[in-house]
Amino acid sequence: MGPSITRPVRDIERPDTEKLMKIGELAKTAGTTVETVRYYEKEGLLPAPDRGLNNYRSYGPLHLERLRLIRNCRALDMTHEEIRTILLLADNHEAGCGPINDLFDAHISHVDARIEELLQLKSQLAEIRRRCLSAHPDTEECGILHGLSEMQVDERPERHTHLG
Amino acid sequence: MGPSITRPVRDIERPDTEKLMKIGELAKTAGTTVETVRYYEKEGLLPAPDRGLNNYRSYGPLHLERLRLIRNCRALDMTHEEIRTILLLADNHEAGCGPINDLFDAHISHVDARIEELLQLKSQLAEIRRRCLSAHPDTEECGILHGLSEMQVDERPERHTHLG
DNA sequence: CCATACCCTGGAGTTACTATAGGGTCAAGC
DNA sequence: GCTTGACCCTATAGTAACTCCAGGGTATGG
Repeated sequence: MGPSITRPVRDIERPDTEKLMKIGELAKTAGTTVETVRYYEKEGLLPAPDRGLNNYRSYGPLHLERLRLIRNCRALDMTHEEIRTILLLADNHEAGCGPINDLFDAHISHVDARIEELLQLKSQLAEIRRRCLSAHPDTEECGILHGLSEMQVDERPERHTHLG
Repeated sequence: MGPSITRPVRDIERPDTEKLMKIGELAKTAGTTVETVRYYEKEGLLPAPDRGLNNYRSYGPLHLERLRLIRNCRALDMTHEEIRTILLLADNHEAGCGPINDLFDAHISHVDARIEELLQLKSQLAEIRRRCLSAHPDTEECGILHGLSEMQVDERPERHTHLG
């Protein structure tokens, strides 16, 4: 890639008004760390920026915008794979919002499924916990330990979500 | 009166002493896989059993009970670290149920915290999703993309839970 | 000239497994 | 006796999304 000799349709860089920054400032502005930024570059989520003479990365506002988008998607617990898809759809938006909406809906249902799982988990935990309200010194009578050994856990159901 | 005085009781089940099994049967009985069992041994969660002449692992009922306990804790989304603690407290139960109760309560509050996070997440997702109800072809007007870039994410401070 | 605060690359560590590769053992069937 | 298949063994690498070094280079203020 790199700049073309013929004039590009839309300018990517306008040095007069550009605010260029090094990786530390970029990271801080986007509320993340230097390591994470470099990691996103290695992962291909954030395009590799130009380098200065000292080999330092030099970022412009477009990088910042994209990094913010990535971080926000991560804050919404999307995977890198989902984010990659969103970025692709965003760069190539002729398809309209349909695909992005679909991805969003799928992700929302992941979140829903995980909430369901955790609620079920919580009620199991609460039930086992209730068994050990009274003080007693003997292992044999410990309701929690008993519960944990005896509990019939229906086989770990398959994940409907990538959320932990 | 019977055919023999020294009855070979051992042909029938004697749960206290010897129901020995190889790793495959143990894993299947506990509802997990051979690889996972070996992994738990390497992690020190499940004690290394005796080996037969063929170097096969040979498990007894106590191993099964402990493996079930481990799997049940995992089904409750406890970490290996938490499980290690529970096993220690179970083996050394003079301390009574207090510490186990504490661990349980802590874990329940992890689950609670994660549920809270996910509910918040869901409402954020729903709000962004609402921005793209109408069909429009232009990236500039795409509310989702706009939202994802502009959103001020104050979340992502520290984890209150080990749950993903 | 020196301290310090940045920047660089490359690689290892994290969690709880899962999935190979490359071999050994055992019982049944031909 | 030989083969097939189902088991078993070890050891290593891969997963997700970072995080944290080690071991260097560079920029700046006193």
